[in-house]
Amino acid sequence: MVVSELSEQDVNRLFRALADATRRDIVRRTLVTDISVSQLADSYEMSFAAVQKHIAVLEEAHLVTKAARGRERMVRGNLDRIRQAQRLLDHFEELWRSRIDRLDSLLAEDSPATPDT
Amino acid sequence: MVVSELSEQDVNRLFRALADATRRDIVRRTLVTDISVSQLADSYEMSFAAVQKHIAVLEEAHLVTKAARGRERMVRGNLDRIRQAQRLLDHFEELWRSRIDRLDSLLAEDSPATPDT
DNA sequence: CTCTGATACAACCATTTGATTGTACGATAC
DNA sequence: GTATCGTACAATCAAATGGTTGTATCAGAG
Repeated sequence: MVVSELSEQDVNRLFRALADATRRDIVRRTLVTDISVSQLADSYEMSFAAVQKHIAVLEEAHLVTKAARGRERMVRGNLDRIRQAQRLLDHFEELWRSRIDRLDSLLAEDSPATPDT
Repeated sequence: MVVSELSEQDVNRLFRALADATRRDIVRRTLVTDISVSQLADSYEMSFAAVQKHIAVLEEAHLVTKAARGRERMVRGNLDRIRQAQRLLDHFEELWRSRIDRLDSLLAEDSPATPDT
């Protein structure tokens, strides 16, 4: 399994790519079925080039990949990146839990497991 | 339980707020311990006002809350929003699974459970 | 070969973002 | 009361974002 830590830049690009409704919609649709760039472009109330740019942003964030098929480029959603995003959020949850743990140990004893603060 | 659907705008703000390393760090730290605005500001290589703005972005995304304590404002991370973000990502995963399901039924029978497409 | 459909990409523009400095104000210390 | 600490907020600015149109390229149809 490729663990490959994401750089801060990568994480920035990942969340930023998700911070747009059109891009989220593209990800959803391409997770279900491969769709060509022009098919996607037809779906939105903006120019072809604008949709192309959104796809480019998603590609840089590795949320989608493109593969040539004839003269078309088929766009495919990449679930792995979604999962990496989930793992990032999981880490926040763990941090929060540590707060609770420390509170618990404070309540449990008078000299808890806080070594050398 | 408060389900309260997030609007597209809310989701945009949520992911955008997470798309910055300084802001992610603030969320992490304030999930573990309440910290004042000035304490946070001391930690980063930027002006007080810049940190204040980052906190404002996080507040608008409801990723942190502020509470007055004397003349300080204590910042506290809000795990619920993190969890809402996770749920949003879960939904992507479910969509992806539907693709697999459809593939499976295609492989299983010749006239599968695709009713009236 | 020529026409056309699908894509790529450059140039441009308005708006937003991320940072700065400076000013004002409320709460606490003295 | 006065000084000062912590915060808020306005004005400003460079860079990034999100959109546009126009031009070029590339693969397949006729």
